Amino acid sequence: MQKAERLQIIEKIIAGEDISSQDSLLQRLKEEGIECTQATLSRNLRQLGAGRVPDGKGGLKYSLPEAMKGTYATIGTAQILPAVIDIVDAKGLLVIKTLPGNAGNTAIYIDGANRYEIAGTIAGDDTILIIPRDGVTNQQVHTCLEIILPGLHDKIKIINNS
Amino acid sequence: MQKAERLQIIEKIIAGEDISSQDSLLQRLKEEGIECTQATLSRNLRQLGAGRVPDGKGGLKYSLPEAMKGTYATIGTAQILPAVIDIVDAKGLLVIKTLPGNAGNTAIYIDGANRYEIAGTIAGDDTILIIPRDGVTNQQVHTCLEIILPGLHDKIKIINNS
DNA sequence: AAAAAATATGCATAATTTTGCAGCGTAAAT
DNA sequence: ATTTACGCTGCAAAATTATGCATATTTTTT
Repeated sequence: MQKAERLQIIEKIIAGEDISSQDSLLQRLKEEGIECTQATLSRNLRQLGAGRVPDGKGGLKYSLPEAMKGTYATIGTAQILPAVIDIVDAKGLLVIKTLPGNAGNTAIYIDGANRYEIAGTIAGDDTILIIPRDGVTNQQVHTCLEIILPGLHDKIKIINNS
Repeated sequence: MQKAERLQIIEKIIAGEDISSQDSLLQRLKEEGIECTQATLSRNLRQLGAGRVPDGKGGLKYSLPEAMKGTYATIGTAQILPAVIDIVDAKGLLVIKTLPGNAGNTAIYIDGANRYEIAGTIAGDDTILIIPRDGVTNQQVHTCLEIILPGLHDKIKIINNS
């Protein structure tokens, strides 16, 4: 199961480069050490919400939905980030501590990102439980959280039990 | 020359409906009285910047770039709209009068829409000259301006020489 | 007004993407 | 331990889109 990793790398590549076809993406992935077929890419790209759009130079390129490109990340981040106190890995799950009363909003925000890596969240008053999808490593969830809330890991101290 | 009209109708259709393929768009255009081939649609869609992206329901649909979808229209409209005083058709061109000092901003805003119908604009202090592309009717430019600045034509009185 | 140039379009075909299906591996249930 | 269920993947075919080329249409030049 390397799907989660593949999705993250695909996301990184098409966010940073102009990829004009699934075949060329296939090539780039090979350079990153990921192998799969073009058919799989077709399915993965749909899952990421990525589409093939004009690149403004007469050609085409793959592009992530606005929601994932930072527009999303910059809208509510300012209110969410300060409420997060710390993140603890526990039993393959992650527990996020927030300021009192902020767990709900923060969880909604995380849910809104619709990340593949996260199976679901449960929020109390100041605590959020993040349940990673099977086969997803904690490291991948951390990467994913950093994507949802840029600056998160720089700002807070991560207590790691593992 | 019905390209300008076709582009506008394509834009209207894919903005309002979920169109999943060029063939079905071809069909819808026929219903609107426009005939062309799939090859032409492929080229026109690229010109509009429209791409085929996941629709969130497991399927695909054509989608306009953010800049054209109203996100754009709603961001700066509030500041631009009030500055427009009137619009006059003259010699196949359009002249927009604004409050003193506002022509520049308004023109930049209009240019930013990158509309096919508009070849270019020239702005003074309180006057903007809009030069329609050849083959585009004044009516089409008005439609286009209404798309860029929703509410424009409701708000101001249009003085029409034609 | 005729010729030349530029733009737009259709046709046929190439290129690319999507999908049905079968096989695999993992996890849950019996 | 065997069976059942479920998600992921590759393969090959089907569907869809992009493009080269020739032609038609419009615009500009002469």
